[in-house]
Amino acid sequence: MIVPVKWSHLFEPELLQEIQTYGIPKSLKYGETLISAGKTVRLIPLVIRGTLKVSRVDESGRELLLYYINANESCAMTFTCCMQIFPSQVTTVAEDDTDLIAIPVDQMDRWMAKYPTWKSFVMNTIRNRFNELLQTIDQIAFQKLDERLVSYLKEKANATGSSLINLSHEQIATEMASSREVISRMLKKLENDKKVLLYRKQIKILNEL
DNA sequence: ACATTAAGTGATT
DNA sequence: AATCACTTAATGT
Repeated sequence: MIVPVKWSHLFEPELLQEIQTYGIPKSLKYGETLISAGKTVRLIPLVIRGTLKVSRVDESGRELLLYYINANESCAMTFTCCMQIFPSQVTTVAEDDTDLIAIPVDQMDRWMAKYPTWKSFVMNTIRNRFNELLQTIDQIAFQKLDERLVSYLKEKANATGSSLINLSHEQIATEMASSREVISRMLKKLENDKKVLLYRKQIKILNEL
């Protein structure tokens, strides 16, 4: 298994060695589920390549996007749940083809005490996620849906590095916990304002957005 | 050509 | 802003 060179700046050599020996390499294809809500988590994902999407899902299957986990990041939710073997409150799905190293809980428990770099890595990812979550709460509480949609589109374009977004109105609606018709209408309005171009399962973002 | 799925629309709450 | 019922348009077989 190959631990990315980048990580040598993050962790000390002995810890890198331990990651090598205890970590379980895993690859997910686009759309595959890593953890679904209600399941107990025993592994911590360290993402090497790709993106994981973390979202809340309620009983009836409605969804709300919480945040993404990118390369060289890990999952804050997992830390908090798995330390005491609590069931996951979120679902995480591969947003791209993704490679990761899964760390067994008992190892990571031990590392917390042994390696300062590990501890601060964990603390940092929790802090970062917490801040991101506050942002999305702000959005939901204080922004109107049309403003949220615009930020959503911008974020998507940013994440993919392309102004062409390959999503159906339906997919957008479920990620934003809204309904397809509402999203369609708002997109239509954006198109009339020359902010986007609409195609089937594709949205082109124009500079004016 | 036909069936299926995505998107558009008006009315109702 | 959500839901329903329906239409229209694009895409797959």
